[in-house]
Amino acid sequence: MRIGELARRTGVSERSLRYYETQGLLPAARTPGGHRDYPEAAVDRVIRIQELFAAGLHSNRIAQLLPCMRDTDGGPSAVATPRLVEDLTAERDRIDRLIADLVRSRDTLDGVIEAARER
Amino acid sequence: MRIGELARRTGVSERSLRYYETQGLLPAARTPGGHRDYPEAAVDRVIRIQELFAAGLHSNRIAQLLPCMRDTDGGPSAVATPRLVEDLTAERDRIDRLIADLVRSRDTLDGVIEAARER
DNA sequence: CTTGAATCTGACACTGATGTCAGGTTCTAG
DNA sequence: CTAGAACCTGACATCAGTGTCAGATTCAAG
Repeated sequence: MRIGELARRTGVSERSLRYYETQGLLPAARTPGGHRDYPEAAVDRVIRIQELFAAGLHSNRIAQLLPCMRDTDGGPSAVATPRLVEDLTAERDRIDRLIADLVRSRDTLDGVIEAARER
Repeated sequence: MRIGELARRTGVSERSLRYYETQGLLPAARTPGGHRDYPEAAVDRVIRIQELFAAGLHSNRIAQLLPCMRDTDGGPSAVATPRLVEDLTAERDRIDRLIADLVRSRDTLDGVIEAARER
């Protein structure tokens, strides 16, 4: 599929999809004329990438991580090096702390919303 | 207490504390010479502010929210306007979705880490 | 009083994903 | 063949919190 359709189906802008390619996150075949041509699996991959961005990972980290993930199409997945495992564990712990923060903030908001509703 | 101590006790840089003041998040009394003088409750407040920043709220939103929060010192808390409640509810829902994303990303990382550990 | 640590203001830089625009090329339906 | 939609590259802008530096002032201990 082409970039417009991929953008529509994922809700990610064409600009971002091109950026992902420059960062090595989303390789794209090319038509003879130079237009990007994505496989069906790109939809899932873009959604994964977006999730990881939302989790605060940077593109270079995602680029290291993606080859180690089992794709839905069941491609061969690499194994993380010890160094990468160490980094990913740190990310994991950071995300854990972030989730805890978010839950506290959500509770804070709920408290204020509820207090206003009771009036 | 002064800014250096507050920074040390909260882990937030002096630069950020001054920024919070300009944004109306953290009022500070002044010594005769112009140095900031914070009350003890500032420690908790800074931590709250950091949590809210981590949750993706912007400083203007936090500025609206803070007066409506019950402080630990039990000061009088304002009540959110309907417009603000609407905005905060949107923030709350966004945070909910973000938490779901984070959990998925954490699971992804755990999968890769575990796969490497099994080798 | 002196001295060194702490603080002040103001300004500029940075980050990194994304928005946007310009000017040109490719694709596809009629 | 042709018109219009879709796509290409490259460049510059944005956001908002934070880092950092310079030069001046204040504070506190000897």
